[in-house]
Amino acid sequence: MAGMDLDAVRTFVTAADAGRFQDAADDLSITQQAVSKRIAALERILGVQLFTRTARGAKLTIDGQAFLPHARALLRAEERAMASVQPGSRALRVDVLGRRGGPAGLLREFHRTHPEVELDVVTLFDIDAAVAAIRSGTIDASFRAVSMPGWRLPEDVEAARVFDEPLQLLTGPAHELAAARTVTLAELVGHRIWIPGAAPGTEWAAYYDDLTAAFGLTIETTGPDFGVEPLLDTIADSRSLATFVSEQSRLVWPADQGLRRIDVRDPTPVYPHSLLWRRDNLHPALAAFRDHLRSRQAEAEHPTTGTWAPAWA
Amino acid sequence: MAGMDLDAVRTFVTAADAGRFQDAADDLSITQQAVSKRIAALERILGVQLFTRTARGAKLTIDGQAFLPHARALLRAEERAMASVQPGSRALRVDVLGRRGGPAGLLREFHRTHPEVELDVVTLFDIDAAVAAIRSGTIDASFRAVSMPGWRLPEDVEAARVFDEPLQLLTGPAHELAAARTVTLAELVGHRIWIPGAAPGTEWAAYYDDLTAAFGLTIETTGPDFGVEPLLDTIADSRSLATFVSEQSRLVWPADQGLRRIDVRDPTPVYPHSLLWRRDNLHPALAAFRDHLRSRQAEAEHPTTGTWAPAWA
DNA sequence: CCACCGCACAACCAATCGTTGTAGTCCTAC
DNA sequence: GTAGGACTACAACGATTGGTTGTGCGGTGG
Repeated sequence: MAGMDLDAVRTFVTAADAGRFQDAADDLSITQQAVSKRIAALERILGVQLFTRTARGAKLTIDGQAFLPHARALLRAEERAMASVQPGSRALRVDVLGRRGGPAGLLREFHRTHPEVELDVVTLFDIDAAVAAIRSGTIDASFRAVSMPGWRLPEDVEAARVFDEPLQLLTGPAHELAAARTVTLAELVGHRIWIPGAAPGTEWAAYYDDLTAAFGLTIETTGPDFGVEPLLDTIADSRSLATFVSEQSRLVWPADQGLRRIDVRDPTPVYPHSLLWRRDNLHPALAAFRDHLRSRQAEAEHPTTGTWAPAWA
Repeated sequence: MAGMDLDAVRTFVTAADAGRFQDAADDLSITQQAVSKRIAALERILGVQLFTRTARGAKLTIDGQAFLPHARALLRAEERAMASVQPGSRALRVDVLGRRGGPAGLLREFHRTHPEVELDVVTLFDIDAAVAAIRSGTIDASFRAVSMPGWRLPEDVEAARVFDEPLQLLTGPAHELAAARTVTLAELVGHRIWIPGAAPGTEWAAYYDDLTAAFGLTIETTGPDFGVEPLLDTIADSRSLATFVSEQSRLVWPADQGLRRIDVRDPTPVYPHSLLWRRDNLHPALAAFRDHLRSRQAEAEHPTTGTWAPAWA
């Protein structure tokens, strides 16, 4: 429908720089006639004239001048897109679980303080997929809870605990605990807590299994994961169902749902995020990222008393 | 050479969102086989696999996840490029003389304080071309010195003096005046001042003609305009040749040329920039831009004593 | 185990793209 | 004024691309 041809855009930029179709044709190793055709096609698509053809070459029209920087931006975007999948000299590729949790916030923070570092964010299924991708070099780092009981990290992969993320309870307005400012884990015994999307076998599910066992909670991890919206809808309407969300998660929900975040105490369950990377990964941005995480951790000494994390963490 | 196809990129994004090639094909009104072909071609060009094909649809690979935001950025860039030449709902299009002078600085400043306003910057030949473009609606506003002697603005075009830009003298290290902190216009009598690029008939040339006549200077406007670099080279090597540059111009030159900027006094010649626009232009950004210029002018009361501008300004 | 669902491959056809050859236009020099 | 040079547009042809229909293959679920 739109169908702008990037080769035509490239030809346009080259011709604008050269000032003559023939020179642009030489640059691109095609004939002058092909340049003429490409630019004519681009003009037809855009519906405006880009060049005024004179006997001494081709000069940009006003529309051509206005289009030129956008054309350059388009080609730069193409460059970046190509580079994003080229092995070597590509952006730092980090695996995080979702875009709303604490680790994603750390990534955003790193991006703010180091805007020159190109970042690509991906999400893998579980820690096994993440470790495999790290070992193969497909990704450079991963935020994961490491590890499950009886799980061992391979020799060539290193891990550092970087962030303990407190969990809060999320309830609807009609829930028994909706009015509470804080609740204790003991008070949650017998309540139904729903964690969809924690597929069995993942480290995420292992975390909740451990939490369940340690405090006798009733956590339901069954049911297909239809995304976050239906989950919130269900929570909002339920008197008995609640869910855990991380303190830093930036969920957005309609104001009229009346959802409540409630702090959990004695202890506060925290999710133990570690950064995983391959020992011999020499990506320069990886070192900078680890430095950033270290310094951030040093300045924000979280209290570890009164919190709970799995024994295997 | 590179040759990424935007239709293929669009198909990739659609398929990634849909999760199934068939659904993407329906969205794009092509067949599933065409989607398969386009994505296979894109994967061949990029050299990586973007989807894992399963019996329940197509899921993004890690590379596909990394590529996806870049693909979206590419399509957005295409949108903006298309919009930049579409009449109606397009960016505010302003004509300024070059990217380094004071008016260009005003535009940058406006862009900083109003980042939501899309701006396109073009450069027209002279004030006649600018007025014609303003009347036809091809551009929305123009920074020009208005007007030359005996020149009258059309009824439907309005102008407001927005910025008087002081000129400085630029000399090489070997020039007689190189050591001076300031010079008077009277001291410049007899010196050769070179202003290439001020083509006869332009308001720029008229300004220098007036300056010449008023103070008996020897200004050379002859010679072809080879751009700014050869000019600077010539100035740097000359004992007798100098040129005028605007105070705010952001010329960059090699440090080893040793060029000097020297203030001019008694009086300081200023170039009288006006903003021109069509009275019935309703572009919302135009009003915002004029407001910005007005407020900026109010807060930065430049002294008008001791300066010189042409009588017709 | 079988039926179904979803993607890939093959063959065919149409449209596009790049090439060569040529015509038209503007500028300049004699 | 006219001839020549420089530059782009148009025409015709061949090669390549891209879309369609028809079919095959593999994983999934009952």
